[in-house]
Amino acid sequence: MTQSRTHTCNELRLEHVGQKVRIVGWMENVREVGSNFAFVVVRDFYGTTQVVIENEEMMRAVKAINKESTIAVEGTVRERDSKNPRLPTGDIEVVPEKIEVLGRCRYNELPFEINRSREADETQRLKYRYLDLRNPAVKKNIILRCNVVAALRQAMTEHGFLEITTPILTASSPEGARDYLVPARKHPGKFYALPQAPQQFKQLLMTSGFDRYFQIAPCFRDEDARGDRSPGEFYQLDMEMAFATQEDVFAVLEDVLPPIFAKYGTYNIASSAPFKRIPYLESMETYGSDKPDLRIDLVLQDMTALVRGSDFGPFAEGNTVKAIVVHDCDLTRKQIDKLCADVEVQAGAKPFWFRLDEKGELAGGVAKFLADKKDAVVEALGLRPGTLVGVAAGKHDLALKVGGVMRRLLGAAVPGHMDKERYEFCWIVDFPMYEIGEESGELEFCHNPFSMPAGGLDVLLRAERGEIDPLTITADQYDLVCNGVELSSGAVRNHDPEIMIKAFEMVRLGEEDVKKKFPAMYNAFCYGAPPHAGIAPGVDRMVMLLAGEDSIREVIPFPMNKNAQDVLMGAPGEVTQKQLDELHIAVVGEVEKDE
RNA sequence: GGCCGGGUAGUUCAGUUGGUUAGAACGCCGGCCUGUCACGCCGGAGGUCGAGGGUUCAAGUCCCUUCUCGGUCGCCA
Repeated sequence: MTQSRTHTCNELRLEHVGQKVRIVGWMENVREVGSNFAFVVVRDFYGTTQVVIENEEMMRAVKAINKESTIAVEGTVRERDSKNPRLPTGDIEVVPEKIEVLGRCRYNELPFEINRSREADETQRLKYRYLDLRNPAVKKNIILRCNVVAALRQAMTEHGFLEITTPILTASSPEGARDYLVPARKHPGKFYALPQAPQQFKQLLMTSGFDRYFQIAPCFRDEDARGDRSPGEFYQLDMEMAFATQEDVFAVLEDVLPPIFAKYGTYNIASSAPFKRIPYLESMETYGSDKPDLRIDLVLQDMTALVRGSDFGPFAEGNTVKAIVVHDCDLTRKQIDKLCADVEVQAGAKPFWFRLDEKGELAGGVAKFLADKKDAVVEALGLRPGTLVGVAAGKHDLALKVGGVMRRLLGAAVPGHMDKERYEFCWIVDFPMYEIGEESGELEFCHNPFSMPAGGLDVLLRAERGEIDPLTITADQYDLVCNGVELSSGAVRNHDPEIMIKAFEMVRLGEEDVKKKFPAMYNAFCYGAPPHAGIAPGVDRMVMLLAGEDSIREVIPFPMNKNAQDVLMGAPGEVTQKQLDELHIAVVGEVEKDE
């Protein structure tokens, strides 16, 4: 036989019985059930096939091979005596005439068992990622990622978007996250930067007259990791549309995403257009978060006025107090304490609670501080017996944050308050344009300075004349949120140099600053720019949601660890003195010597 | 950088108030087994208890220092 293989390991069925075949793959397991009688499982990308060993010659051959070696088996397909209905190839087996080793596994003990690699230590998994990925359960997420990316490309293309690649070596941008810098050999002391996003390039493309742009874009940010945030690099479905409004952007994503989520997701239900729209301030007050999980039916109610005069520190004048009313709650005291402890870890402050017990009495937690206003509390919050009330109290922002975390944990912990098996999208809109900076105490941009202020130049001028409070100015900026995960930020861009300068003047900057910080974009906009808008949903996060994974590393082929190290390749690593010299870099400390 | 949790056999973990020779499962090695499919049964090897220091008659266990991994906050226009 000269073919590499005649069939894959997921192909043979009863109809192939009697055929001579050659299959190739990894020797996954050997089940020895008698002297000179054994079953060998061969695994390839597509599945597994059983090979039956029935004579001394074949047994000797198999026993000489370590598991996880790659082998080729030539033999005849036979119907099994005892079939396995759980396997697609469970009706047949291959009776070998020849078993050949293609790639020997030199070790008889592996760092972990392939089919249980998900239970292994994560550092071991990452160090031996090529073995980890042999596990079909791990491989599945990468395949999902490929399918989702392909579907996104197809859908965007069908909507008239062109995929255009933008530079990876570019200029450092003065705002936002920390940049990854690349020393320029030909320009001592100067650096390229890896892009945090193709933001400025896509806006330049708009100025050039490309009407609809998209890209599965690699983005680089030197910031610390989280469970849902990969350190270093990640991918965005970056898109931008010329002569477009917020509505145009919403319409595209409301059309593109739900079918892909419903098709590829763990859950097959996704919100249909239009997605719910929630103003930023309302989202903070109602859900205690700018990325609410709408699968949870709980909301924050304000009880600041209700508790006024209570003899309890956190209820003091000047603090905000929020209540989360959980009807039909049967959490035990122990479970409530655990939940409160978890909230404190995630939000940085303790939450409180009380309940209206089965007898209709206020009980537990902070109940004694409310005893004298029981009727008012019961009525205002709409309490009925068997109800738990989570309470978040403190400075306004902190109370909202604690309430938001508590809402999320209560929704997950108390049965009946979360419709989990669906994808619930929403838009968070009307973000404030400006805020008072915590350190400076002065007006600063709240998000990014590229967004168009709602109302344009006029509203900025009125703020300048003192007719309106600059803090009330909102930006035409929006976030896309799904199941409590922020998928994306986007905006109608500020394409008008005059408005741009005015927006910067509000924060005590001016034309020179705009020119200095964003020279290419500012200049380009001076040559006639179209109004444009865009957004950039995170690909890794989308796939994570679809795969139902809690860690973003499960959907990245070769992830870095929490400390931005690639333990497989050994990055970051040392380089030679010669390389450093060429780059005009002096390193403090030990450097590997040239040979 | 702060806080919380972890690091014990190749792997995943247990290990009580400090007290005999540090255990289990899986894996590995040897033996038995002709229909297994997480095969089964019998036997065996395998340990710097992350590292360093301290307290003690005695430390995996208590104290200090340190390394490391994860979660979380800061951070992520």
